Amino acid sequence: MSNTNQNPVRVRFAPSPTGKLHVGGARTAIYNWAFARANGGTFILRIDDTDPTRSTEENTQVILRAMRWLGLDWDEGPEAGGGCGPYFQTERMDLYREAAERLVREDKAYYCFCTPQKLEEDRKAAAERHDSFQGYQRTCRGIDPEEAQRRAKSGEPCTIRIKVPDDRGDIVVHDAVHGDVTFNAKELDDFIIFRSDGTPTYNFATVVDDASMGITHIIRGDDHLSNTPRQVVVYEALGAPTPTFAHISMILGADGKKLSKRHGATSVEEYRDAGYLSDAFVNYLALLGWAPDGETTIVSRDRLASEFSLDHVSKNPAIMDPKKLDFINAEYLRALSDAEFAKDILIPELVSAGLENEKALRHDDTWYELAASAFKPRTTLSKDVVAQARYLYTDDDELSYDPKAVKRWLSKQGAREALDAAADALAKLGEAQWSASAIEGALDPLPNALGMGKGKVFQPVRVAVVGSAASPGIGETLELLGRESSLARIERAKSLAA
RNA sequence: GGCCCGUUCGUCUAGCGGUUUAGGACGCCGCCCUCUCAAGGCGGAGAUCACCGGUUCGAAUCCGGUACGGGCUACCA
Repeated sequence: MSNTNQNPVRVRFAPSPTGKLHVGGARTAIYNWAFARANGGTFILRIDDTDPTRSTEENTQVILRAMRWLGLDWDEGPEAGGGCGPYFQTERMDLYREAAERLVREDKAYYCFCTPQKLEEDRKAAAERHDSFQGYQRTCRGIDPEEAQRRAKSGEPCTIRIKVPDDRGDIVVHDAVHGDVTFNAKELDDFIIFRSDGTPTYNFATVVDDASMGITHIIRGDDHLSNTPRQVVVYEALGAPTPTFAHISMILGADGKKLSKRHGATSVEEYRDAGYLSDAFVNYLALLGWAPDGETTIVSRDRLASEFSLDHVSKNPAIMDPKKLDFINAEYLRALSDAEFAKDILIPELVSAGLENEKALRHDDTWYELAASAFKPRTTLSKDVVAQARYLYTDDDELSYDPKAVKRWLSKQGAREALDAAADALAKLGEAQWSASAIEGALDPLPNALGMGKGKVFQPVRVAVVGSAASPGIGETLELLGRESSLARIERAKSLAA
């Protein structure tokens, strides 16, 4: 759907700091950001912290950190400033109060003195008589404005309710992903816009902010779709133009239920900590509900920022598939050059695993790049390199052997012979000649010479040196380990060989 | 109860009335490569397009209903 607004695009992501940024919110943020970038618009971050009991400063910080990790830079908002601030709802209370009072003055809203008990009774009664309308009965709509004003001033507890115009008829929400969605205004009740404690409700504060910030497109979760006609009523009461909406579906867990802790990681930082790359994570989430075509699996941040559009956003809820996320992450890892992989992935992981000291690395760049090229195609998550590199950081006499590998390769007939021959051949290579290609050159003739299959020769050597039956090519595996350790380990393994 | 939304391979999706024997990706299976494990290459299985009716010469595509799932209906957001 095209932008029906003539104004420059302004979108916002407005999380409530009542918890961490979860994957659904992250995708909403990505879509807002991408839509702004693709349209040369402005991306605003606003913190909707009107619920004082659940909002925390810490959560706000977590959200900002997650946004930065995702690489979603905002043009206006906390720390960025901007002409429509402040960007925390708690700092905009005066605006809401003024707006609400103005609506009361203009007869578009009114004071309601009904107690929660009375409202509850009305609701029950409506349910019992199977009334199709079970909302507010508009009890206080008829109170004389002056009297209401007086009672409110005198301190009588009251809320402020919006007056849904009797003759409003159908409210059509223009939604970029769902098309036009029609609601009948008669089904809306005169909902509360201001609580008795003097704070605004969500449906009011949001609209006041979105209107005053000039938001042109509201991209948010589709749990808000049903609330949208209420918000339209507020826009109209305020005399503000209604923006275009885009309600995006939810992200669900593998069982098709709402994503929760049961499903494993739900917050952005859990994925960050698990070792996912920001680019890969954004790529995966972006394509979970948006498809530029039927083919694309890998989509860069730049492409998102130039091509994203609302008309390829899907309407149905998406189930999070960790396997595909893993695949995409591995793709991004493989796309790194050896030097980048060494510097950004390998070394930091080794450092955080305590195997290397970043101030005093044990090897030179060439070595790390060789390790990078060996491990890269075998790495799904960054931290996978640690397990692969472990044999390189173990003392020769402390290397532990996988019992299965020993049984399969070392205690077999001929293993001892293979180790002897390999040791002899390798010993002939000097320190200076110790390279993957030279090692392979030395080892290659052995199977023929011994009359054994290649596996029978190479696998015992591999197990002797690595401790397990899987590793990169034998040449690289040995080159990385170094001549001295390689020979020592082969020697040591002879005692295990048949 | 009322209102609203959704429903294409296990999963994410392409599809906007004929070019569809419904395409791609992940996952799964097989083969190739190969010293192992990956990566890579090639191939395969996998969807009566939720169901039922209608419109049409022709429907996954348009319309109606049903079922199932979800949301809203709060002095939560």
